[in-house]
Amino acid sequence: MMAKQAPFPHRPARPSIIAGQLTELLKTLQPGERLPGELTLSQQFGVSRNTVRDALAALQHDGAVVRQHGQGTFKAAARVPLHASLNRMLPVPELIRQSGYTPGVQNLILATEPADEDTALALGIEPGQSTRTIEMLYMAGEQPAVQIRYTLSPALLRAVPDWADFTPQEGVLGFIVRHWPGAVSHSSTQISAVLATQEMARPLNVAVGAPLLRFMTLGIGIDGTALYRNVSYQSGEFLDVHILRPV
Amino acid sequence: MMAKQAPFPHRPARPSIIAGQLTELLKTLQPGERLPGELTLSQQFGVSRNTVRDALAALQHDGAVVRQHGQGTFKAAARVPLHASLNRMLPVPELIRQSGYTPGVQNLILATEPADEDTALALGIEPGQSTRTIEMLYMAGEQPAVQIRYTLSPALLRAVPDWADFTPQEGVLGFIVRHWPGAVSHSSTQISAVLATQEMARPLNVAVGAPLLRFMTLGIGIDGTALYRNVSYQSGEFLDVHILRPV
DNA sequence: CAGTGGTCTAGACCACCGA
DNA sequence: CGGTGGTCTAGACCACTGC
Repeated sequence: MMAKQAPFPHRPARPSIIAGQLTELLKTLQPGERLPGELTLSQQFGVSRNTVRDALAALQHDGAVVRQHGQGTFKAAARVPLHASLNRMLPVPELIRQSGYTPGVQNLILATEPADEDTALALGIEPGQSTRTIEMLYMAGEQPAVQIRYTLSPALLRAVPDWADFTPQEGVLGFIVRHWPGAVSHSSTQISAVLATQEMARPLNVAVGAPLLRFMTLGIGIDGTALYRNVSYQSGEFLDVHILRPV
Repeated sequence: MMAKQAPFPHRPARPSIIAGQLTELLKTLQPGERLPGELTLSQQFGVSRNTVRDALAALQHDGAVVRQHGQGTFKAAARVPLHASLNRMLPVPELIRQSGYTPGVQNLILATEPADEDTALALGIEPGQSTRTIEMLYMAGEQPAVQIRYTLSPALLRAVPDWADFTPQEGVLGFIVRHWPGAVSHSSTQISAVLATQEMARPLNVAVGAPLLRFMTLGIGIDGTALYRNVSYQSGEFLDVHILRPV
């Protein structure tokens, strides 16, 4: 016991600090090499074993280390390259950045429209209720990467009514998080494949009839209600989208 | 202190037991209704607050409850329906079952082939090394759902040499986990959209040129090496694949 | 057997919320 | 202010591994 806290309040959570330091340590190790034991690490960093374990669990989660019961923790043999990961919600520009491209935007369209039946069902509102739509084309460098169309729920518009200073560069998710921190909980994305129609083909610079990835995402608020829906199309050529998942 | 353990060793981890009991409790609540506080729950279940928190975190993770700092834990307003979720690694038949269909198999082909350059690179082996391939067509009820082709690494074949009692019904992942528990750590899946070629179109019962989802998955072992690779094609019509992800 | 990671506990302090 | 969830600690016991 005697749970003395650190002299300063811990803004960046302790485990993530430790994880950072462990990442540095990992750079000095060969793949397959063993790390010090949890007890040793906890003494070295001056934190409890639980905190070290949290840090190691995070590193294990994204494949940086490998842990085996009676043996130890080892630097992973081959780290899976995580280009654009679907494991966490990320604003689209951030996704493009993680893929190694410079994000850009074209054809931004904002409008206020009544919800059609499909959207209303997804958002849990009445058809015809007024919604804000945002449509844009994200670029990866010079190349069009993602065509995306958001529909914002009335609830979201009530909470964040002023979209005057919205910039596509931070993305819709980024904007919401900045104006209403803690509002978004998670998202549910459905994936499908479609053929490019004329109106998608032009902006995305692909042939009509080319195969496109379609993502239909529902943004869920902390109270469990739908905050927004978006439908995006991409050729997949520029965003190499990955999912990393545990057994 | 005084960390008295339960009278019996805890095979199913305590938090998951608690999570199950909490799920029962949730059924008696209305959406939005508050759960008892963590302290109360920990006393009720006779476990520590940390254990209750682990259970609640799990429920929160799949969207069953919503937690707000100074306020409490609430039953989620609308639970996201999780058909076939890509959040964890699952054998394909299990995925089909979760979508509400009865899984079946057709056209099982096993062969031993030298690795082509592409596969060798993915598996981290030399081109031409001998690999086992498994190719099959999974059915969702009467309808063809997923065409999938596995390539097993030599390392996996050394560890699990006997595939005589492999049944497609349990899936390749299921078979590996049964024969070599703890061997698989996670997987990395890359998603793309393609047009059905003649050879895919026939078994999947779609038109040539129809849009198909293509999943390229690399199975990673606990030591970080690649255990298998698979490429699967599906029309997406029968497997409504979802990803749930946190902010 | 000693050392490792895996699990759980009891308790402390913190930050946040509503009355 | 009291109650809530969020964080971290110190320490116990367990299960697994290799010597």
